[in-house]
Amino acid sequence: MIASVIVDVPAKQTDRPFDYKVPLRFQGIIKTGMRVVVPFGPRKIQGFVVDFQQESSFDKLKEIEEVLDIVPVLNSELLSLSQWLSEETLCFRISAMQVMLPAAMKAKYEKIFHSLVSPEELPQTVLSSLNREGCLSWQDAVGKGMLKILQQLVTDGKMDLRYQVKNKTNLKKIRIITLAKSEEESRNLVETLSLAAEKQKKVLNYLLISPENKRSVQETKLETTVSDSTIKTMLKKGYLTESYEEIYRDPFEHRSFARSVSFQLTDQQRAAIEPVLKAVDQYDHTTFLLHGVTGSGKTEIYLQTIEKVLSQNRQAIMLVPEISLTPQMVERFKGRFGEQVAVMHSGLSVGEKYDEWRKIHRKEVNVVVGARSAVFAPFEKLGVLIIDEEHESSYKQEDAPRYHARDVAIERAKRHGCPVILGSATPSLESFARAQKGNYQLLTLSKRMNNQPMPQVTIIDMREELRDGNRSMFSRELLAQLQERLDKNEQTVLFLNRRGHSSFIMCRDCGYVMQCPHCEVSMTYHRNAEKMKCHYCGEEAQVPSTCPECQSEHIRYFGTGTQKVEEELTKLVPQARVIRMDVDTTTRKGSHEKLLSAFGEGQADILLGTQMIAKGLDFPNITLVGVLSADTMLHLPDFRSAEKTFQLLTQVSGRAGRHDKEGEVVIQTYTPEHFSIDLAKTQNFELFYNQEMAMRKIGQYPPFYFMALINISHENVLKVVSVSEEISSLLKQKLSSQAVILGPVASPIARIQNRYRYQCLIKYKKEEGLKPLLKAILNDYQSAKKDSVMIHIDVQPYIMM
DNA sequence: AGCACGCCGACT
DNA sequence: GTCGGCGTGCTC
Repeated sequence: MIASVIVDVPAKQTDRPFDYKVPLRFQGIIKTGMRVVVPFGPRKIQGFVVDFQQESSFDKLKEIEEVLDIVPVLNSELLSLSQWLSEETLCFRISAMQVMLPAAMKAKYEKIFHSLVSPEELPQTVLSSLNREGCLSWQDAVGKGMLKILQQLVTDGKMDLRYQVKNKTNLKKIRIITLAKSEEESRNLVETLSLAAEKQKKVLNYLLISPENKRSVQETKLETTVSDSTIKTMLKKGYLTESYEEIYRDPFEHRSFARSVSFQLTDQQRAAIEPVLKAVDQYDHTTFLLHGVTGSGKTEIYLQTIEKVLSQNRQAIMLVPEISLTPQMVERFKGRFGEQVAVMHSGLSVGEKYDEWRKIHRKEVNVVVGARSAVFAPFEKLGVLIIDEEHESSYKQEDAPRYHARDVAIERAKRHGCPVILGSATPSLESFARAQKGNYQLLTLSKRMNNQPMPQVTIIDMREELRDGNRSMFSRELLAQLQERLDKNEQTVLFLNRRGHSSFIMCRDCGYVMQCPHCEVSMTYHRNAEKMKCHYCGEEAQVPSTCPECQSEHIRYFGTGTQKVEEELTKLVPQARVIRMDVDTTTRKGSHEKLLSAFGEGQADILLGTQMIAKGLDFPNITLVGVLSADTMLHLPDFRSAEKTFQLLTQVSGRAGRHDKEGEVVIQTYTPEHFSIDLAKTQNFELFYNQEMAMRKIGQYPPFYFMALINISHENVLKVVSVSEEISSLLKQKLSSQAVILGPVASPIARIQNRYRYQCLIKYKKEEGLKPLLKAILNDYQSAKKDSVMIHIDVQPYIMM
C-alpha cells in the first residue's frame, strides 16, 4: 500500500503529494487526514496523508517512519476544504492544512548529534557536552561553538546527525496517586503503621475516602498538609502508585456562568428567525444577512438557532471579531449552553487553544465561539455557521492563506447543508449588495428590543468651536453633557478614533520621525522597554534625546493620544474617575477584561479608549458616548474609509442607552458635511448604502468589481520595478478589456526588511482566465532561484498594503 | 524550506 | 593543486 503525503515544506516545488510505502505495521492504522513523519531528503519532516494508492509512478519509494495520530486530525471534509482553500487563495496546500489546526500541532524540528563510538574515542570537550544517551542537540552545539569539532567527528564516522520531528505532547498532565493495595489492606496499614508515621496515615485515610481511591498530588498535599517527601516515601514503600492524567487547561477556571434560558422573541425577531430555522430543518445552505440595528437582539436569534441545531444533534460555529474583547458574549454562550461550548480566540495560550480544539475533535462540545480560525472547527454535522459583526475586517487573514472567514463559512455550509447567518448593524457593502441581488436572504430587525429609542446623536462642528475660541479637545456641548452624567452618577464612554494604534517620536522643530533603517515605516515607542521598535522587522533602537536631524531637544513622544485626553480630562473634570484603555494599559493578558469589568462594576465614571472599546460593550449605566474626532479615519487612502467611518460611528453610538436609560451620543468632527458622518447621526444604513454604492460605482470598486492585489518585492529596486512592469503588461495582454489594471506603483509601505515593494491591483468583473494566469505568474516568478523576486497575491484584499 | 552538488576565485 | 563561496536543482 502506498500513501500520498503532503509534506511540511511550504514551497512551490514541494506543493504536491509525495508517495511513501506504508510499512506493514501501520497498515490498517494509517488513515487519510493523519499526520505522519516521513524521510524527506536527508531530514525527517511532518506530513499529512491525503490519499492511498496501489502503486506509484515513482520507483524508489521510502517508507513512512511514524504515525502521529490515533484519529485523523483532518476529516475528509476538511481535507477537501484545504484543497479548495489553496486553489481559492492561491496558497500552498500545506499552509491551508496548517491553518485548520491549532498552532500547537505544527511540527517543530530538531537536529541531534548521536555518538556512534565508545566514550574514550571522543575528545573531552565533546564528551562533557553529551547527555546520558550520548546525544547533543544542534542548538546546544551552536551555543557552545562546537559545530566545527562535531562536523569533523561526523566525517570521521564517530558521530552522526539525525533529524527528528519534535513530538511534543502538549497535553497538560497532573500527577495522580492511588492506593496500591486494596481498601482492606490499606485500612489495616493505617492501624499497623507506627505512631511516627502520622502523615502517611493521613494520606491513606484521605485516599480511602476519595473516589476510586485516587487523588491528584496537588489536592492531597493541600488537604492533608503533607509534603512531597511523605508521598515519595509511600511510593517507595509501595503503599501508593503514581500515574499521570491528562487534563484540560480551562481558560475560564474559577469563573462560573449563571445559567440562562431563552427569551421570548419579539415579533420582528420571530419573523427573522423563522426562515433560518426552516433552513436548518431542510438542510438548506442559504446565507442569511441579518441586518439588525444595535440593541435589536441579534444574539438571541443566534442563541435560539443554535438551540434548535443542538436539538437535532448537530453542531454550531459562531464567529465573533475578537472574543477577548467581548467577555459578555462568552458569558451568554456559556450561560446558555454550559459545558457544550468551546471558546477559541487569540487571547488564549497555545496550549489552551489546543485543549479547546481537542474538545471539539473528541466531540465533547457542540458549539464553538471563536475568532476567524474557529471557522475550521472539526465538526462533522454542522447545523449552522454564524458570523457576528460580519463587516469586521478581522475576518480576513492578512497572511497566507489569505482567506476570508465568510467565504470559508459559506463553502462549509454548502458541504454540510446548513445555513450561514451573517449578522451586523452595519453590513459590509459587499454583503448588503449580495442580499439586494438575492444571493443572500435579507432579514431585518429595525427596532431595538423593549422598543427603546435609538440614542440621540449630536454632531459638533469643531471648526466652529475653534472659531469661538475653544481650543480644547472637548466641545462645550460634550463637556456639559459629561458634567451632567457625573452629577447623575451615570457612565460615559469616550472614544478616540486615531489613525493607527501605536505611539511614535517626533521632533517638533523639524518634524523628524524616527524611521526603521530596513523598512519604510516609523518606529514605535515602547514604553515598558524604553526603546524604539519596528513592527515589521523587529529592529530596536535607543530612544533619542535630541533630534538626529537638527539636534533640537524638542523631540517628543506622541502617544495614542489617550494620555493627552486623560490629562485634559483631569483638568476639566478633576472629580471624574477615568479608566484608560489603549495599547499601554492592555498589553498584559486579561487586562482588557479586568478594565472592562471594573468599568462595568461602576468603579469609574469615564471609559476612555481607542478602536478597541467600540465593540461588545454593554453596560446599563452608559448613557453618553463621545467621539472626540470622527474624521481621522476618513482621510486614509482606502476606498473603504467612508464605510469604516460609518460603521465605527454606528457601533460606538450603539453603546449608549442599551437598557432602560436613554442614551445620547456626541460626535465631534471637522467635516460634519461628509455623508458618512452626517448619516451616522440618524444611523440610516440604507441611505448610507445608496450613497456609498454610487461612489463605488464611479470609482470601480467592490462590490461592483472584484479585486486581486499582486505584491512584488526584492532588495533591488530596479529589479522590482522591471518585474512589476513585466507582470503588469502580461496582465494587460492576457486579461479582457473589461479588467482594470492599476500600477505598478510602490506599495504604501514601500520597503520592509530591506525589500522594496511594488504592487499591481486588478479590478475585474468576470475573468475566467484570471486564476490560472495568477497561478502561472506565481510559478514563473516564485521559483527557487536565488535572485528571484518574492510575489504575494491577495484575492479580494482588505488592506491595500 | 533545507541540503547537496558542482562550478569558479583566492589561498597554503 | 584545494578550500570555500554561492547558484541550481531535488526531495517520494
